[in-house]
Amino acid sequence: MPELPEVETTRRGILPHIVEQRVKTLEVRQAKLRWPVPDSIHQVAGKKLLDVERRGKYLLFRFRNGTVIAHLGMSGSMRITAPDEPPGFHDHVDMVFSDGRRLRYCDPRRFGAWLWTEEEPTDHPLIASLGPEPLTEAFHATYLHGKSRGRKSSIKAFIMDSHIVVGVGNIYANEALFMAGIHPKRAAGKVSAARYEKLVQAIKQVLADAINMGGTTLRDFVGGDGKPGYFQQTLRVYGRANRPCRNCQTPLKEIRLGQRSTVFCKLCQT
DNA sequence: CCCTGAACCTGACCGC
DNA sequence: TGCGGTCAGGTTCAGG
Repeated sequence: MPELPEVETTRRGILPHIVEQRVKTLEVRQAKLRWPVPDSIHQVAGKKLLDVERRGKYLLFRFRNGTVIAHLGMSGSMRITAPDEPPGFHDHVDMVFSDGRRLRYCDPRRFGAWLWTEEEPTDHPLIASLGPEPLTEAFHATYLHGKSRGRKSSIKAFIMDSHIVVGVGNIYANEALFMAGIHPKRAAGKVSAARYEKLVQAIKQVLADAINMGGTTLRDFVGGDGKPGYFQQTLRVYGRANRPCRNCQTPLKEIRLGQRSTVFCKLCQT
């Protein structure tokens, strides 16, 4: 259920339980994920987990001589389980630590991934071509405006392209465009520098707020149900088709853009 | 290089 | 109750 805030929430939730712990084994009950889980991944056995990092929506489990690159896809989640808790039908992978605790990966749709690389993850093909992190200073209006020149695709598809900027999924693309007052179908190349300024601020704010909210649901994350945090926050447009715009009361419109549900206010967004 | 649509999968929900 | 269609938080890949 991951947008970037969920992935970051997951990272923060699992990290303190497993960092510095030694991996006993990796149990793969279902290897058919986005890509087949490679046999080489079993090299983690016996290694100490040094850190869990995040790049975009990828989670990077760092070991001395390699990295597990994991992705939650559309429906993936991770939690820490007790040694004796039996896996459910969609619990495809366990990273088992020497103290018996397990990092358990559940992913009904299997769009996620578990990969192993011995190169620096920044050099891995999936990671190397990614755009900047939205919550860093590397992501700013000048950058986005520059990248957009000459682009005819919609602004929504543009900001959801991980090669432009990582971590802006469908929900937050809708939200950020509403906050910035930009019509989702507008050509990316025709958005002014001033509006990119607003858009960048909106993206940063909506993601940062969601991470903070995720943090509140995170408190019982380990033992809890792993319910996504963003349904508990007040979304401005996503999931609110035909309901009144929070600015002007006009019923929000829903269209399909790149096979994705797109909700906006036809008066407030131009 | 840029853009669009298909593909990967399961489960929930809706209307008949 | 069952069946078919639609939709869901992502991302790569093929093809124009």
